Amino acid sequence: MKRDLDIRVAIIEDDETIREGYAFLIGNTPGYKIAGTYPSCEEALKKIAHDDPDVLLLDVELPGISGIEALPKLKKLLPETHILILTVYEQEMLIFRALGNGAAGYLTKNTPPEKIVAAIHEVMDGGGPMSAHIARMVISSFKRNESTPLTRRETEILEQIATGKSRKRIAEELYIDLETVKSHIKNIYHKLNVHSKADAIKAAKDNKFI
Amino acid sequence: MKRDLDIRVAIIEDDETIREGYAFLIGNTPGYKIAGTYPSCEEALKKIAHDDPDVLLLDVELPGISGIEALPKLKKLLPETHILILTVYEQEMLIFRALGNGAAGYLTKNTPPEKIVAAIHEVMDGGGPMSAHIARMVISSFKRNESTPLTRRETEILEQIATGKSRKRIAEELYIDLETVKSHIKNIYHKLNVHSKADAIKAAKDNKFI
DNA sequence: TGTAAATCACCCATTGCGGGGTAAAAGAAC
DNA sequence: GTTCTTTTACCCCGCAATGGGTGATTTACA
Repeated sequence: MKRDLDIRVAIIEDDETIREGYAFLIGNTPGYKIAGTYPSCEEALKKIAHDDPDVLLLDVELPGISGIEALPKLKKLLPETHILILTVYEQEMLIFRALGNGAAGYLTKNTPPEKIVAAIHEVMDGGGPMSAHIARMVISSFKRNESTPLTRRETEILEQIATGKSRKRIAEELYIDLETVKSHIKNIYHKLNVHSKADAIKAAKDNKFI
Repeated sequence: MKRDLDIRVAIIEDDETIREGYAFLIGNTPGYKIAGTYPSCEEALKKIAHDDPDVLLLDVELPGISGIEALPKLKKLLPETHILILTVYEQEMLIFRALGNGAAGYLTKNTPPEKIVAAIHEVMDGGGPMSAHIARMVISSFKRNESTPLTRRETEILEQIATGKSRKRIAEELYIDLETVKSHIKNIYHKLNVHSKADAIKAAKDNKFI
């Protein structure tokens, strides 16, 4: 083994007080060491590949390139590094964009220091640390709407339509007649008050019917 | 206020030792009380509405009706109850089906007792408790594949196709010519080695290109 | 014994889809 | 400053899919 066993942590955060606070906290915790701290993504992109952290704490609201925008570039520079988002923002859009771009966890800034250290350990251990409220939002995004107006079969067919399959193919795969599929689709359109595939899919997704 | 402030917890679990173990643990923790314990979903569906728990610990592998199958019915009986899945299984399919059916959290059975109690508190507090490995899988499900063969525009157009929109409508919304959209689609099909909308969408979703 | 769900039928006109080839213009990278 | 990629646009062709109208039968559940 070429290097010691400490977990190497880097921080990108524009507020110096916060940045140095975290660095002090983590640097003084046994088993952890600071690999680098940067006030901006521009700075980080220049030096971070050399500093080679195991875990990166990333703020999303930064001057210049935002943390979210920099995520793909950082992931490319550091494919093995676990990136933890650390922010005050809890908008769905930001969360899902961050997770879609490779973030391994999402913490809000009111997280107590010991939980941040625990989250770093957790992500190294194959976990996906999230603040409570974030986790709830993530879980909610999976939840279907139980009061759908669509029947079982209608829901099933609309799901198939949403995969891009033609009515003919859907009929074959469900072992029913093409005319039956057409009937179901007409009923779906009436119930959702739409007149096209695209509008039906949108209405159903917006309402979590599919 | 009609009832005391203790958090009312119910448990559905077929193994008596485990069930009584959890009940003992939770019942003896200040602030918590056991509202009911049931060895099967059939039993629970009969009595649980009367017991009216705040949180329900639900096993997925049960004799008779499985926990997952019973989820929609339980949710209907107890719309306000937070349901926590407690299981040894970590298959993606089970996890996403449970969350889609209204589970508010997902714990594995190797979770230490004090963490189970913490999870009950967390879910009452608006959180979404998950075991570390589960959380990682949930987060991974959002992650895009960064090594896509598709260009930015191609990805954008394939996403639009996946919403069910016609080529004409896509062209209008992106302010480009219909012929341009057709060109992009041809390129997408070549790159993904497919010959239809449905196959392109499937290939792209399977590989997390969209 | 009704009511809802799922099934199948035949009508119509319009639009969309997949595949062939070609190529100019704008950006990014070296 | 030239090369490579990306994005844009145009022509051809024929088959398949879509949206909508109306009506009828069977199955299942309460």
